[in-house]
Amino acid sequence: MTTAPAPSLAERKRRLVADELTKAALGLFAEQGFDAVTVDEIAASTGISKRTFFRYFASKEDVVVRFLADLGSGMRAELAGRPAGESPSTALRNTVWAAIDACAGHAEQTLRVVQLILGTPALRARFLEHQSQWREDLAAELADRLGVDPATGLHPRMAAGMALTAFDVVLQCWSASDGAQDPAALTDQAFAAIAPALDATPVDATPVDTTPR
Amino acid sequence: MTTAPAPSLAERKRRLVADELTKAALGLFAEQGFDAVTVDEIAASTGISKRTFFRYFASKEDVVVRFLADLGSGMRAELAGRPAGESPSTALRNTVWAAIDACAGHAEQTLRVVQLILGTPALRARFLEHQSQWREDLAAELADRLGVDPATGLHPRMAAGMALTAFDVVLQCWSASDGAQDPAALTDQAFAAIAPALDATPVDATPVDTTPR
DNA sequence: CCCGCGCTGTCACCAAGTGTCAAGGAAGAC
DNA sequence: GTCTTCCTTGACACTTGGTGACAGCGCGGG
Repeated sequence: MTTAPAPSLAERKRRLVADELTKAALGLFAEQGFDAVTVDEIAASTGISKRTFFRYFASKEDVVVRFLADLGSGMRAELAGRPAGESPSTALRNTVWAAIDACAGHAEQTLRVVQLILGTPALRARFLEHQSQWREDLAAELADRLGVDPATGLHPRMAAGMALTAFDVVLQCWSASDGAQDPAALTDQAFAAIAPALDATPVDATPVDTTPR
Repeated sequence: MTTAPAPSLAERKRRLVADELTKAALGLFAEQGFDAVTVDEIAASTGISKRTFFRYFASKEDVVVRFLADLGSGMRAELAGRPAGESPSTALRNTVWAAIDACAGHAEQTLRVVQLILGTPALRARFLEHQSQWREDLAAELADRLGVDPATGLHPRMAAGMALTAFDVVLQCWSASDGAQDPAALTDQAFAAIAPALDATPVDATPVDTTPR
C-alpha cells in the first residue's frame, strides 16, 4: 500500500492524453466496431497525429487491452496475500474474485469493454494470450504456496488453468447476459465445478486410471 | 469412414501447391523465425505471386495453423463416439488423446510446428482462439452426452475447459522437453489432476462453500 | 537571451491483405 | 479442329497497421 511516489506533471499530462485517446477510441469502437475504425480516425478525433497515437499505445489493440495487464498482477498479488492455511479452492476463488471485482466494479464502463473484447477475434486473441501468461504466474505462486518445485508435476499449472477457465467462463456468461447475471454467483458456480480437483492432494492422490484406449 | 467421393484433378493440383507452399514456409520459418519471413519471400521461393499465396491461405498465420481446424473436429468426433457409459474423465481423456496422438503421430514433423506456434505470440494467439472454439464445441457435446441443457449451469463448459487446459499444458511440456517427455504419460498426469472434478456429479454436488471474502 | 531537452507532426517506408482486370490454359460443345 | 466458357494466375494499385528519421516547437535553466 505504498503511495505513488511522484505524480510528476509530465506524467499527469501523459495520462490525460492517454485517457482522452482511450475514451475517443472506445466510443468509436462501440458505434462502428473495432475493425471498422482506423487509427487515423482515432487520432484525428482527438486532434493528434497517427504517429503520436503510437507513442501512447503500442497497437490499436493496446488501447482496449491495456487494463488487462493490471488484472494479471492484481490476481497474483491477491493469491500471494491469501492466508497460507486457506484451501486451494478458496484461495483461488478469491483470486479470481479480485479480478472479477475489478471488472464488475466499474460495471457499465467495463461491461462494454469486455463485450468488445470477447466479440472481436483480434482482441479476444490478445486476451487469451494474457491469460496464458497469468497461468504461468499463478502456477508459480501456487507452487511456492504448496512448497512444490514448479517443474515437478503438472498440478500447479493445471490448478491455475482451471481457475482461469473459471474466470473466462464467468466473464463470458456475464457479458452474454449483458450484465444481468451476478458475477459473484457465477464465480461460485464455476468454482463449485472445479473445487473437487483443486482440493485433492496434489502429489499422488491418483489411482491413475489408466483405462483402455 | 466413407471414402472421399472424388479427388478431382483440380482438387489434387490445389493440394499439391498448398503442400509445396507449406513446406517452403515452414522451412523459412524454422531458419529465420516467423516474423522475419515475408509473404513475398514464401511466394517467391515457390515461384508464385504474393496474390496467389493469399488464394491458398487466408493469412500468413494460416499456413502454420491450418491443421488445427482438423484437430478440433477430430476431438469432437472422438468425444461423440465414446461409449455413453464411460465416465466423463475417461471420455475426455480419450478425447484429448486423440488430438495428442494426431500431433505426436508425425513426431518430428509436428513437434517443430508446435514449438513454432507456442514460441510465436501471433501464432499462439491463433491457437488459443481455436481452443476457445473447441471449448464451446466440446461443451455442447458434453451437455448432450449428460442430457443437460447447455445454457443451464456452467459445468459442461468448465469440464471442456479443464480438458483443454490439460491439452495445452501437455503440449507445452512436450514441446519444452523437445519431445523427450511421453505425451501419453503427460496426458494421464494432467488428467489425474482434474479427474476428481470431472467425475463429480454435475448438478448440485456442492456444499457451495460460500466462505468469507 | 540562448541552449538543450522532450514532445509532436510530417514524411517516407515496410509488410499484410484485398479488389480489379486482363491474359492464359484446360475442358466441353459444335 | 475450333470456338466458347470457366477457372487459375499474375500484375498492379490501394488500404491499413506500424516504424524510422528528421525537423519544428515549447519550456525551463543557465
